[in-house]
Amino acid sequence: MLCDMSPTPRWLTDPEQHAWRSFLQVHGLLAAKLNRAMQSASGLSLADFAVLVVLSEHPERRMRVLELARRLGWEKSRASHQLRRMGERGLVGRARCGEDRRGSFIALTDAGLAAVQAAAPMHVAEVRKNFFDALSERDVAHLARISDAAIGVMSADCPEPAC
Amino acid sequence: MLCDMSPTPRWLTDPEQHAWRSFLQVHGLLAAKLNRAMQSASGLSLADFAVLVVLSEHPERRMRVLELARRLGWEKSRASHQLRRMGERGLVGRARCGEDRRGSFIALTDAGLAAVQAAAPMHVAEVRKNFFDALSERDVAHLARISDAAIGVMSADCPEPAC
DNA sequence: TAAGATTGAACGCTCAATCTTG
DNA sequence: CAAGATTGAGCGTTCAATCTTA
Repeated sequence: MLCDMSPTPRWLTDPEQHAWRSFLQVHGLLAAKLNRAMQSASGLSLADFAVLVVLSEHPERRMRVLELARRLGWEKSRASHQLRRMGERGLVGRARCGEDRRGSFIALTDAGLAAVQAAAPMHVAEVRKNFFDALSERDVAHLARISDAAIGVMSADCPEPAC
Repeated sequence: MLCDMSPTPRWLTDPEQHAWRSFLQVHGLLAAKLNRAMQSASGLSLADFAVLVVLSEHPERRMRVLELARRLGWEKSRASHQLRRMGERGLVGRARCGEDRRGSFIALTDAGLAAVQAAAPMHVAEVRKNFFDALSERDVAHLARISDAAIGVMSADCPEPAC
């Protein structure tokens, strides 16, 4: 069945509504707290931080734009805008790609590495304080299972990465 | 203890990292899917829809700006910008508040009511398809418990609503 | 002065169009 | 034409400043 044509689909049950609204609220509160903390302590946005983390975890500390976008689940234009802004602040640099001249490499600069290293401990502490401190080990396992199940149906729905 | 001054806080364990990254990815994928579906099927953003739902659930279908912002967990300036844009499209209207002339009421228009009623079934169907269809009843209960626990620590941290 | 609300600037994200190379 | 990447317009969000009334 490709498409459910029923005019009035089942509404959410009360437990489902509760779970749904709380899930959205948790993400909203967390994102606001983490963004504020990151911005005021390090002058980085969460998007800046995410890019720096991915680059710093790469063995050569440099990647193609599209690979970076895939890892972050971003659209390529979002990545491009983000990287331009970060380039203007000296957090990343660029290099032509020898093999394929359509693309370019994004490289972590010394300033970018310093920024992510300075920001990481505070970020982890905030994630702990605002999230994991409230959760038991079993909660963490449940959350991972639930999240992976949802990612599973969404990815099955459309086979593109980051669709 | 007001503040942890330890220079190197505990990093996340592997299960915690997994749960954290999956949690962020689920929200990102869901938000992207739901936003696209809402936009293309109804011409509404998720923010438009959220406002319309809250207004349509109110007995008089009108509220003060600040009450609306509190319910959505939004800053008042965000609400103000959002409501101006929605007003320009005829989805909401305004009325002076008799008792307190500093504020104004936001009222759902007939067009706004029609829009939210048209959009709701598709939205619910998308939420089911991309999220609840992957979850068991116990998953839903776990998710609610986990989310509420996190909301609890974040709200305890700062007593303001939508801090 | 404080509370309710609006405004403008600056930044972030999405979409569609574009440019360059394969 | 397809793939890698950039650009510009338009909308969404935040922050700080402002305006009006209590």
